[in-house]
Amino acid sequence: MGVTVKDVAKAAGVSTATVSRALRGFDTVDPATREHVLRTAETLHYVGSPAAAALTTGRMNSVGIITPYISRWSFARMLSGIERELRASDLDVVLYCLGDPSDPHPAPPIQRLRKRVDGFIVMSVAAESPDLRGLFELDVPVSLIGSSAEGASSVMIDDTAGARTATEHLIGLGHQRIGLIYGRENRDPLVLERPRYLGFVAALEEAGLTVDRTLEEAGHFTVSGGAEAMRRLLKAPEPPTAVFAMSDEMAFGAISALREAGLEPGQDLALVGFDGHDMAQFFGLTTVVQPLEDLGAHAARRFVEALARPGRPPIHSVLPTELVVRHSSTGSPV
Amino acid sequence: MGVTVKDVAKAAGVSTATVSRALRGFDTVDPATREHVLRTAETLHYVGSPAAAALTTGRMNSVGIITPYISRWSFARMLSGIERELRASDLDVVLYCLGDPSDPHPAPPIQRLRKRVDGFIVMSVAAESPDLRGLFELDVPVSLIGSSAEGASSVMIDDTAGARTATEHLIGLGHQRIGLIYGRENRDPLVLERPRYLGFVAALEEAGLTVDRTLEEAGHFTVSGGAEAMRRLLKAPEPPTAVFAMSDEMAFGAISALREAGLEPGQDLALVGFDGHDMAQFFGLTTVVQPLEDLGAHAARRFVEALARPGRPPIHSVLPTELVVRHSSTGSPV
DNA sequence: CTGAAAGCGCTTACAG
DNA sequence: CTGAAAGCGCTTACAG
Repeated sequence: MGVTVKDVAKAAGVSTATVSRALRGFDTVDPATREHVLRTAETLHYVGSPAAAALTTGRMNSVGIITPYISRWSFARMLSGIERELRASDLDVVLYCLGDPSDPHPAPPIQRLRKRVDGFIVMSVAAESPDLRGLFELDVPVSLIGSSAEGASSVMIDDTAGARTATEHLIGLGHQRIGLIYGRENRDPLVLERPRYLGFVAALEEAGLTVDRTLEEAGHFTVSGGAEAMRRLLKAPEPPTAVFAMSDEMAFGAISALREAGLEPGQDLALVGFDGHDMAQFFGLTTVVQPLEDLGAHAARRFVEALARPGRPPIHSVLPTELVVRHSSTGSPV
Repeated sequence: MGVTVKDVAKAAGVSTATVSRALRGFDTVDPATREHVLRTAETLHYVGSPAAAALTTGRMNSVGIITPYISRWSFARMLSGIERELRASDLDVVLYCLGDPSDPHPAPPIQRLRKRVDGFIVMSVAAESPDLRGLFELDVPVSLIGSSAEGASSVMIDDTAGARTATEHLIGLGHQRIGLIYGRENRDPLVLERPRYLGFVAALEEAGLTVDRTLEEAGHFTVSGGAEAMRRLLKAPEPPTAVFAMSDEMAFGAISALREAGLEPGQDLALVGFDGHDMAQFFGLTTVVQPLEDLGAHAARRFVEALARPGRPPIHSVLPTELVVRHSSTGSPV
C-alpha cells in the first residue's frame, strides 16, 4: 500500500538499517551514502509510517490537548497559541474536549489517549479534577495552563491579583456597592473561578467594604448569561453602582442589559471585565487583559522541552495581566 | 512498558488471537470465553496499542481536521461541532491549522498527515487550493465544509443566496447606495468570499442598481478591519446609506465606527452582517444566520459514514441560512 | 560506517 | 469456536 524502507533500501542498494539512519540524519552515516539514500527516498516518494516508528520507538510524535471548551473565545485563543508553537516542532495535535466542567460528562479515556500521544497539555482544568484522574501517574510530560501540580510544568496568570486589581480600580473610583458576575453556582470546577473570587473579596475587605452575597450573580461565562445576571442585579432593592464580571463575554451581556434598561455603562454603573477580548475595545470595556495566545505558546514550549529533556524539574511560570481602563468604568469618552 | 495481548492471553489461558477477537467483540468467540477474556483484560488494566493495531490494520482511528483558522469565531464553532460529533465514534481528532489563506504559509504536509489519519475533514478551503494539493488523490475519505469536489462529500450553505437575501433586504428598505465590507483584497482564497460577493452583486443588478466599486472596502474578517472599512466608507464623497458586511465580526467593527462618528446603525445607516454570531443579538445586528456547529457535525457524520462504507457515492448537502432582522437595518427598537 | 536479525504489539488468513 | 504463525514497517542493539 506504499513505499517502505525496504523498497528504498533495495533501490539504494543498502540495508534498511542504513536507510533508517540516513533518513533521520544520524551522523554515523557516510555523507555520500546519506545523500544517495535521501535522493532515492525522494524519488520513490517515500513517506515513513508513523505507526511502525511508534511501535518500535514508543514515541507517537504527538501531543494531546485536553480542554473543557473549544469555541469559547479565550480557549480558542489559547488553543491557537499552542498550535502555532507546536507547528514548528512537527508534533501532531490531538484534540480532546471534555465538555463543561460543571455539567456531567464522561471521563476522558486518559489511558487510551496516553497510548496515542507522548504527553499532554491541559487547559484550565484543576489538577485535582476527576477528569484528570491518573494523568500524573502516567510518567509522560504534562504541561498545564491555568493550574499547577507537583510534577508538571505550568503557566498561569495571577487570577487573584487580576481580580483584585479590577476591584480596586472600582473602589478607587469611589464605589462602595460592587456587584459580581461570576460563572457557575459551583465555583470549583473551572479552575480560574475561585482565585478570581478571592481577589474580588480581598479587595473589598481591604477597603473595609462588606461582601454582600446578594450582589453576586451567576453568568455562566456566556454573553446571555451575563445579561441575565446584570438584569437580576439591577432588580435588587439596592443595586450595585459597579460590577466586576469574571469574563468579558459576560460583561458584554451586562452592557446590553444595561442599555436595555436605559443605563449607560460608565455613566450609570461602572463595569469591569476580565480577559482582554478582541471586542472589549469596541464596547469601551475596561478589562483585565491576559496574554491568552502566549499562555498557550508557553505551555507548548514547556512541553516540547520536557519531551526533549526528560527528568528536568518542571517550571512554573506566571505571565502578567494588565488592567486596561476604558469608558465602561470611568465614564470618560471612549 | 505495559500489559500486552500476550499477557492477557497467558493470564486468560487462551491465544492472542482469541484475545484480539474477544476484545473487539467478534461474534465468532464463545460468549463464556469472551467474558473471561474481557474480565482478565480489565483486571490487568490492559490498554491496546493503537500503533500496533494501526500497523496491522492500516487504520489509525483518527481524522485530520484541516482549517485556515482556529480561534476565529465561526471556525471555532464549526470545529466544536465536528468534535462533538466525533466524540461518539472514538475517532481521534488531529488538528492542522493552515494559517490565513491570503498570507504566505508553508504547504501542509498532506502526505505525512495521511499516514497519521484515516481521512480528512476540511473547513472552508477551496478544493483547488494549493494547500489541498494531492489530497484528493490519496484515496481516503475527505469531507468538505464550505467547498465541494468530485469525489468528496461536502456540506455547505448557499453563500450566494445568503448574501443576496441580505442585500435584497436592504434594497427592500429603500436603499439605493449599498456599500460592501468584504474580507481581503484577493477574494479567492477564502472560499466563501466569492459567492457572497456574487450574491451581493446579483441582488443589486436585479434591482437595477449599479455596482459601485468605490463602495466596497476590505475588512479582513476582523472587528478592527471592519471598523476601518466603515470609516473609509463614511469618508466617501457620497457615503452609502446601507452596508452589507460579509461577517458579523466585521459588522461589529462597523457599528463601533458608526457610533464613533455619532451615527446610529439602523437610524443613520442600515447594516447587515453574516454568520449569526453569539453577540449579534446584543448589538441588535441584522444578520444571515448560518448553522455553524451543524455544518461541522454534518461533515463529521459524512466522514464517519464514508469510513464505514467506502465506495459509496459522496453526498453534497446544503444547509439553510436564515436572515434575522434586527435594529441595525430597520431602525426599529431592539 | 554498515548489515543481518530480532522485535515492537497487534491482527489475520489458514487450519483444525 | 480456537490456535500457531506470519506479517505489518519500522528501529536498534550487536557484530563486523
